[in-house]
Order: sequence, then C-alpha cells, then structure tokens
Amino acid sequence: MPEKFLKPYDPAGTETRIYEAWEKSGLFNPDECVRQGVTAPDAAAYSVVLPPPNVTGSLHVGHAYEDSLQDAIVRFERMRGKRVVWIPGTDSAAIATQARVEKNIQKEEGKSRHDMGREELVRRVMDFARASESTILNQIRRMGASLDWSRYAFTLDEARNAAVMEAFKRMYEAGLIYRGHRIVNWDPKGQTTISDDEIIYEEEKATFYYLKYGPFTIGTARPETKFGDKYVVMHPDDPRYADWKDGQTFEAEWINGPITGTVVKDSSIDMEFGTGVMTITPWHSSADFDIAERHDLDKEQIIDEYGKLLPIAGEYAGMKIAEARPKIVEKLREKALVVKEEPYTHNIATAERTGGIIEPQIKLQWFVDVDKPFVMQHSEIPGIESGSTATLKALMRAAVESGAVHMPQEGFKNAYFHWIDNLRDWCISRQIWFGHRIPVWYGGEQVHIGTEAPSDEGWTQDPDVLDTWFSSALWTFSTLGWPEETSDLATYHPTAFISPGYEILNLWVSRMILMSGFLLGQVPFKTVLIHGVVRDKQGRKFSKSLNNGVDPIDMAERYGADALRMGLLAGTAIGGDVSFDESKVKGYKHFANKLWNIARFILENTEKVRAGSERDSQFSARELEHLNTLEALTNDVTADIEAFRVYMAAEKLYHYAWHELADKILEESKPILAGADEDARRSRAALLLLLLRRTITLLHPFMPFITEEIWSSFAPLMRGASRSDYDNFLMVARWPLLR
RNA sequence: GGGCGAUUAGCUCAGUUGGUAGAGCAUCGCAUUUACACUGCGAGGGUCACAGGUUCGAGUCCUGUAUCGCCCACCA
Repeated sequence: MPEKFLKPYDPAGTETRIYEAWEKSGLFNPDECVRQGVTAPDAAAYSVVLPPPNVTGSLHVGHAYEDSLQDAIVRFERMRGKRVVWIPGTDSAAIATQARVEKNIQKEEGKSRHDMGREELVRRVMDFARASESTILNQIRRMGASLDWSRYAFTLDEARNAAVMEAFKRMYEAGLIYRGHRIVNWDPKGQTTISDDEIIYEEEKATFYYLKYGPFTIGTARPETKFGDKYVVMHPDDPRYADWKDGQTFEAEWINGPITGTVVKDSSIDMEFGTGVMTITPWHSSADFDIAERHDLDKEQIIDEYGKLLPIAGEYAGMKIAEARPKIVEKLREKALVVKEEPYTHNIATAERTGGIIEPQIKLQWFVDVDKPFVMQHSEIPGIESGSTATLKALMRAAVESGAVHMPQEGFKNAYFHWIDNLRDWCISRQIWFGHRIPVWYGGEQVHIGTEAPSDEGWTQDPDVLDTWFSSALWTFSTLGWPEETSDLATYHPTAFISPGYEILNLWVSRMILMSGFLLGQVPFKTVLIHGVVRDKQGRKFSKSLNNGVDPIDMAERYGADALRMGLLAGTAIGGDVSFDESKVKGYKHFANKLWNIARFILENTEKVRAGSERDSQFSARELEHLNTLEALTNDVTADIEAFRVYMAAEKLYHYAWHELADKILEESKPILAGADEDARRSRAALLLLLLRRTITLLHPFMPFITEEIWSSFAPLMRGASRSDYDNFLMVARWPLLR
C-alpha cells in the first residue's frame, strides 16, 4: 500500500505532477501515440480545434467549462483507440486587445496611440498579448486539457498569417472581396469601423422633436444631423400626402436659412410612426443611405470622424454633437420651427469594445460579397456540385441544411438560418494597427495584392487591418497547415466538432463555414455543439465590472481540477446556461476523496487475499449481477458521450461509484473478505479489482487526474488481476468494448 | 417589432424516445476507534408557473396565459 493512500487525497499536489508526466510522454500528440504503438496506424482520425481564447488577460470559469467539455469527449475518443488530435491556440482579437492596451497606456502614461506611432504601439500590444498568452496556457494546462501542444497556433503567427494572406488573395481574385463606399459603423472613440455584430444597443431617454419643414411636419430625435437634409420622404400610399408627387420641390425656411426641398416616395416609411414623414441624412444613417441609393440622391457629410460638426453646420461647425444639439434646438425654437416635443426612449448603438457611440459614416472599406455568384471548383458539400455556380450565402445555407454540419440544437439552427437570410456584405477592414495588415498596395490608380510591395517605386500599403474574425474563420484548417497541402490537412479536416458559446454562433461559426466552404469545398466540422454561458449564482454573467469573476486556477487549487470539471459538467444540460455553484465543486471534491478510499479499501483487501484471475474465477450469482450492472452502465455511458450527453454520463458514474460500488458492493464484501471461504474470498477480490478498474476507466474522461493517480499507484496489483496494458497511462488505456 | 429558451425540493440545477419525481448544498434524527467525518443509515421538504387539451397514463406531447432571460432587427 503506497503511503500516500493512508492520507486523504491531495488534488493540488497530484494534478500538476500528473499533467507534467502526460505532457512529457508526448501522448497528447497522435503521431507519438502511433509511434509508441498506443494507437493503430490505420485508426480513424478524430480532430477538434480549441476555440482560441482572446489574449486579453486571463480565462474565467466559462473557459474552464468549455475546456472540460471538449477534453471529456477528446479523452473518450482517444481511449476508444481513435487517432485523436486536439489543437490548442489563442486569438489575437485585434480590436479587443489593442483597445485594452491603449486604455492601459492612456491611463498610465497619458499617451494616445498617435503619440506613439504604429510600430511602437504594435510592439506594445504584442508584448501584452504574449504575457496574456502565457497566463492562459497555464490555466488551460491546469484544467487537464489533453491538447497537442506541438501543434499550438496563434492567429497572428507566421503560418496563420500566410493562410490569411492566401485566403484574401483567392477571394479577391474570385471577385468576392471588393472595395467600396458604404455606410459603416464608425466608432469615433476607437477611430475605427466595426461590424454589426460588435455593436451593443443601449437604451437612451431622449426628446423627439416635431419640426416644421416647409409644408410638412417631420419627426426626429437628432436635429443636429438635419443641416443638409433636402429630401423629405413619405410612403407612396399615405393618403395624407397623396397630393405630393415624387420629385416635386418646395421652398422651406430651415435652420440656417431657406432651402429647396424635394419630395421622395419610398415604401420603407412607416406611416404609423410620427407624422409619417421624415427627412433623410444618408451619410449618417444606414436606412437613409439605402433610400438615397434607391432614388439616386445626393449624400453629404455632416459630422466628421471625431464626432464634430462640419462647416455645413455654419455657426455650429467644430462643435461636438452633445454640445451642439441643445443650441440647435434653441435656435429652431426661436425660428418657431419646433411644433412639438415629446419624451422618447430609443436604443443607441455603442461599440462593444470601446463604449463609443456609433456614428454611421460613409467610408471606403473592404467587403466580402456574400451574394455574388462564383464557380465552385471543388465541393464536398451536399447540395453544392463541383463546377456549379454558388454564392457564399448559398454555401453557408447548404452546409447546415444538408446536415453536413450537424446542429443538434434546433433553436440555434433556426437562429443561424435567420442570420444568413438577413446577412449583408461583411465589412472586413478595421482602422486599427494590431492585426493582419490588408495585403493591398496602391500605386496611383493601380492595385497590387500581396504581402510585399511590387519592386518598382511609389507603392503604399493599405493602412488598415482585417477584422479579427477573418483569421479566426480559417481556424479549422489554418491550424492544420493550409494553404500547404499537409498530411495533417488531409487526415484531420473536416474536424469532428466545435464547441463555441452561443454568443459567437454568427460571428465565428457561420464564418468558419463560409471560409472552409469557399477555400476547401468542405465543411469545417461535422457537429456544432453550442454551450451556454456560465453565470454566477444570481444569474449574472461574469464580468470585470461586477467583480464577480472566479479564477479556475483558484478553484483547482482549493478543490482540484477534477472537482471543478465535475462541478461544471455534471447535471448541466448542454446549450443551457450554467450556473456556477461553488458548493457543487466542493461536493465533487468529496467525491474525489471517496474514490480515493474506494481504491484504498479494494487494494488493501486484495493485497491480503490472493485474488483469483478474472478468467478462472467462479463468480457467484450475486457477483455476476454486479458485473451485469456495470456492463449496463458502460453501455449507457458510452451512448451518452457519443450523443454528447456528457453531463448525464458524469452523473451516472458519480451515482454508481458512490451509491452502488461504495455503499452497497463494498459493504456487502466486507464479511466475505473476512470470511473463511477461500474460494469466495478470491473470487470477490477478483470482482472488486475488476469493478475498480472499470470504474476509474469510465471516469477518466471526467476526472482524469485522480483516476490516473489510482491507476498508476496500483499498476502492479491491477496487472496481477488481469492482462495487458497497465504499463502505460490510463489516458491511453482502452475504453471497454461493448458486448 | 420578430425569433428562441426557461419556469421542477429552502438554494443551484438534472430528468435522453410520455410509464408511480432526482442530484449537490442546506435542514433534522440516529450510528460510528479502522476504506472514507471530505463517513454511513434514515427523515422531512415538490398540486413539476398557471389554464385547458390529447392519452389507459403527461414534468415529458399540443394550445393559450403570465413572469423572467437571451438572440436578431432597429423607426426617423
């Protein structure tokens, strides 16, 4: 009996030691598994990529949950003899990371990015990213994640950059990437464009003004944008304005003097809202922009990139919006142009990363065209033939509709289709400095695509970088060596499943399907297993501002990573939100200790009694019953994990180990083991060794550390009871085959 | 405005195809010097949000209502 078994189980000390041993063995790497004869050379491949966490600090228990879930499935498949690779990585998260560092620098040194310059800022952001990366990787290791570190990738490393450049080039050459003037979400605070998905709407109480505009009364919440308004729009079917014809002009006294207005009839106008008439500001509103495009109207900029009014505002030029608005309203009142004012609550768009209030602007940006037809050279996606014409939207739809990408959760599937149906062109340029620089060079009127400038003089590179999701979208294959035709790519793509939170279904999952479909003609993964958000006991998200964060390392140190994993996984249906409950983790710490003592009891008693071998033991009827129960459990647990019901498998195992094996079988065994009947003693000892071995084998995907520790401590005894593979880690032992 | 999900024990949550309600923590009682007090045995506690319907039988399926949450769109 090893001496450590005489004391309670010590998770903190055990876990780090075991992880080091695993890592040193090289067995997280499937190539090494084959080389060491652990995995058959022709075993089926099973690959998973870790959703790369942002290098913006450290991980929280939400990541711990995601990692535990994937690790349980990955370990299960590895034990089933598959050639398993789980690829780790981190995401540069362009805007998020740069914003974080800029904020720190501003606070500590009082400098802006412009004081510092591009090169210096990028260096500082990269330093921060490297520090975060190191913290994060330690956290992931501490959770026991069996990732193949030899394949580690960072979205901004050399190989991934090569993949991004190649992807950009191929899409550009297919005509799917274009540069154009479009209305974009401009963040005056971050001085960059952001995508629709990076906007957060916040409720604002404002005033809604009814203004006299020539013969009409218009409604607006933003009088400060109205200087250039010379079009008045109404619904073509609105009887109140039936006398007015499209294109008809009229004179009106306006903020800074008389102007000529033009009537525009457009059916996008809501007759019920306000007076049913509005003026439009195409430069600063996407809805207005669309109307202007439809009727080929003039567009004029009113507000600059810093949120200040331009000379068109006359006496208000140079003022910030907030400052100008009351003054303008005052003037309108003086000119008796304000008909009515009423309180009004609406949502204003703010930038997720910087909190800046979005001011739509027309800008020259790069876009991915999601509706343009192109020829699919090669396609393995059902519903899209090789050589046929498709669009990116059609590709995204077909991948899921055909079931090639399986989304078992119907609700998320509907959300995905809904998103595709409403999708507009994807703006991929960002006016920041940290990230993949757009590989486009301008020489006068000429454009060159490539990472290097052409050899002759006079070329300048586009200053923008790509949306961070552009590089993340390549993740399932950029990590496998694409665009090189590596054996990894041939062996491991498409991957088996992806496990993201639902908040990035659109941002990430759909764009992976887009990129993989276009560039490889494949789906990126066969199953999407969407999980919920981990919340605190009050149901709140974990956030820095609430200061309710829980550090997974802290939990692991206090209760053990095994306990934390079980606390997060067991009894938590996948897809729903997870409420983090520390007392649950504590409960599973007790369970770990229980397992420890089950092992101790069995080993202690089988040391004294020479156990019969499994083969020649004459098990009693009662013992055969126990074996059957265990067999049924094995079937159940296997089926559960195969169907991704990880939470159920975990609960069943917990219940079996504690309330069946310990409470019933061990108690029942005590008199037998102390009895006079030697045959009975021997067969019982053999039974208990078998039950213990099977139980810790089944539990290994969930509680890898303690099961490995029991396994290795008692390898000689275990081996005495049965055949084969105790020389190696439990991690690579065989999952019991079904009968 | 559109969509999705939730509502089960004091708290946090499970309950796979419809077959007499479960776990962790908390509460109460009893037991216990050797596997384990990070214990054992046992108890209390739920008209499964509400109202209808289908069925021999509904926490589970259908319809409606209420409350909460999330996602999408965004109306000047």
